[in-house]
Amino acid sequence: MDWANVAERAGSTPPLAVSTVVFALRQGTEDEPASLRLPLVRRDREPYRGRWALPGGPLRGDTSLRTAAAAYLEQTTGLAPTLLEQLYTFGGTDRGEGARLVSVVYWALVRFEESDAALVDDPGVAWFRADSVEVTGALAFDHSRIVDYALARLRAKVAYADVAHRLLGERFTLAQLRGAHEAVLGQRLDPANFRRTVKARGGIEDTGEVLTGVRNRPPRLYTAASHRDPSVVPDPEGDPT
Amino acid sequence: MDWANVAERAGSTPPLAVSTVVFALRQGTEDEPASLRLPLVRRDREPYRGRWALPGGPLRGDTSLRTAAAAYLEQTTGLAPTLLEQLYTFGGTDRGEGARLVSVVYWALVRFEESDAALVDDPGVAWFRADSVEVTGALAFDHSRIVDYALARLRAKVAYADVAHRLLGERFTLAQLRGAHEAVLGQRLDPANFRRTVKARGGIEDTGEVLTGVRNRPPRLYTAASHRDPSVVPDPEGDPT
DNA sequence: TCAATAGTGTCTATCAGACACTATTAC
DNA sequence: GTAATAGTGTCTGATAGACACTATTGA
Repeated sequence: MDWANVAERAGSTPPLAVSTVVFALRQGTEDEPASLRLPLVRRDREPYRGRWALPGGPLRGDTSLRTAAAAYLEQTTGLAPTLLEQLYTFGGTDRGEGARLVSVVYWALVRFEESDAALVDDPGVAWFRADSVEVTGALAFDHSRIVDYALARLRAKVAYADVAHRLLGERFTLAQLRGAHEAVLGQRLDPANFRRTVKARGGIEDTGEVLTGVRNRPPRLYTAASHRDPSVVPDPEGDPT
Repeated sequence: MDWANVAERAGSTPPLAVSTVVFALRQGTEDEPASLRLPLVRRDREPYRGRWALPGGPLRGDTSLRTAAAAYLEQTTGLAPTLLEQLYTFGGTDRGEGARLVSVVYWALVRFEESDAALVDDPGVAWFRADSVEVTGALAFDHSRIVDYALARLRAKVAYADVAHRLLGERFTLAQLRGAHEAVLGQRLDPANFRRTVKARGGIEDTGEVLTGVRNRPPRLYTAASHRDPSVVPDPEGDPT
């Protein structure tokens, strides 16, 4: 009701940070399927010194939330996100030791494999399986819970929106796209049914090319079609790409 | 990466405010159907003095975001929300005149009709149709866009989750529940199909009672069933009710 | 030839929309 | 009785899962 003088009270407002849950696809081997990974940063200060945490930091100056999230992401992984959406803002009073903090958290998808060279070489950064972050020892603050929530949201979204291709390169086979879905969902999908549903959704286009050099029938290569899905409510401050 | 000293930099972080888009159901008359309404507050300070704005204000001290949203809601409407979820955090650098501001916005459903007496008597508060806020003259800041986004999210959610009953009282008929859905969606629904789908979802329970005094066959009264829908990802900091 | 994956076709159960039909009240 | 809404039943078209089947490559 009375918030006109918000600016003057800046000092009385809790500090604000931006973090990002970054998902990437780790290529599968012959035996094990592809898996979803995420980068964490080792904290070198108190509180939670030495524990793994989400990449992020304070929101400075006059940068937008989204820009800040992308900047911290680039700093720690050297990658530009192919998808960056706001996840949730955590502002509880019991988020862990240390001062009161409000965190605006984003989630991102990046392309991993083809640009290993771009990854920063920093012993303070490591990649972990997204489906078992708690196994790696407790994360700093409430970050374990945040990762779980991000994964739940990603799993829900992958079921109705065309986002999985953003874990892959420009051109991809349907098997690769299915592998991405399987890695996100953590379960096998029927190849025939997957093909049918994903083609019916209209999110992919046949390039006419095929992938050669495999020891079986060469699969077709597809691209993501630029189409607006009316059933998806877009991120209001998201990049309109 | 380096966010350990967020607390010490508190002063460098933009101010933080909490606002809420509150939805209520305005009972329909014989001619026109029920409609979705929301309360707005007239600003009495610059910037945007005299314009209508969402109820809200700065986030003070050590209250959680959710608690702050509920408090501002109660101040302006005198009502307690039956549903309160986080909507989005707006932190762009071009949100309107005045200083830089980050707004964590919630959306809420309240019960309107039965407690008219509880509504605050303040000329600075008025209720508007949710589907045509822009008609009422431009709102302050980017609040028109926020209302549009909240309505889009509510419409999406009402299609797959049992939330519409939170606009009604403890007991309700299927026609009332359908009227709530129709008010949210802005379109008519087939009574027979609505009955079938909503009963199949399992979100309602037959109380065994009927509503008498109507000039037709008396309808049964239902209550919201307390059941967890596994297809809905819950608000991570939401009230576990 | 065989192994392996790509890709097609089909059956079935489920579900949403359309809509005809019956039931029960006030008047 | 009539008007009006409550509530049931049924048909149809779209869709997802299960799975049999054909196609095309490397070795």
